[in-house]
Amino acid sequence: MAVVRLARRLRLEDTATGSTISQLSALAVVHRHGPITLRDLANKERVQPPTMTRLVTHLEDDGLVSRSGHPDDGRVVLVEITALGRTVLADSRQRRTAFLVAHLAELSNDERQLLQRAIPILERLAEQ
Amino acid sequence: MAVVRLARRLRLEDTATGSTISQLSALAVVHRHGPITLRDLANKERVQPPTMTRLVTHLEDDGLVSRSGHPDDGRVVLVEITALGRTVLADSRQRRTAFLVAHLAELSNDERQLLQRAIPILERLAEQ
DNA sequence: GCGAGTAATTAGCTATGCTAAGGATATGTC
DNA sequence: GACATATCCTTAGCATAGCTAATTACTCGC
Repeated sequence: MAVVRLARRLRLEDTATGSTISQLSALAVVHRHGPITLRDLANKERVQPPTMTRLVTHLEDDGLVSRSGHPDDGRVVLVEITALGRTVLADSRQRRTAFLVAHLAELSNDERQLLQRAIPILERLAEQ
Repeated sequence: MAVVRLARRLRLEDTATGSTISQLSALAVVHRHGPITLRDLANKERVQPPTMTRLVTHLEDDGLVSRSGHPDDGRVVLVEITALGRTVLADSRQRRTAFLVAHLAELSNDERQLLQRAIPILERLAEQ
């Protein structure tokens, strides 16, 4: 089951940033979405709220996001990316891109084009 | 990062078999390869030997594989799939196929063909 | 027979996922 | 206005999966 091995490889690939792949994935959502409640973040990441609480705690400890209260609703926590968070995310993206470039070089042009068209389809399958 | 969410979904998808996705992935290698040493299995799964020791222990506890000594080398452990292991693996494969079929139905013919050609390329990228 | 090397295991750590339960705040009904 | 209900987040506790370091058992070469 190639997906399992791919996930393992990605996990390793990101130790350089000091954050885990789960944390970076959540961070990427916060970045793309802007300030977001913990629950919405958990839903987008397909994870239960307690899991997201802990991920966000780690990210906050590392200074990559900040928590703030919702102005109108005292129950809600809003998660926001920090400047450092943006830097780390860009770093990690660069590292992953480098990894991909190195391995994509071994493919033919046709194969690369085929992959490029396949990726959005795979994403649709994975997300819904 | 869609891969992370896909991995999470797969993890859940297999609770029905009673084994985890890591265990099933190892089981699939044992099935395909035949009797295999623990070290070779760890290498194929891109995991350190202690991790594989534990995975195999779980599989053995569940009766899906058996451990036996190597005839010529007393240090080596050979892992072999059992009849029950074969059944469980087939079950899990069927379940995953059903999941894919359900979701692939939402794609067009062109998209499905494209995916079919992309998958071996992705596997090459993931494995080496 | 002894030292070096190799295979597997054990021990101990961190992280991720889950469910169950609790505290704080909102909301709705009387 | 007060109380029941619902919602959001967190805490607590559990299992699994990764890792490294250290241990045990065996093989091989000299």
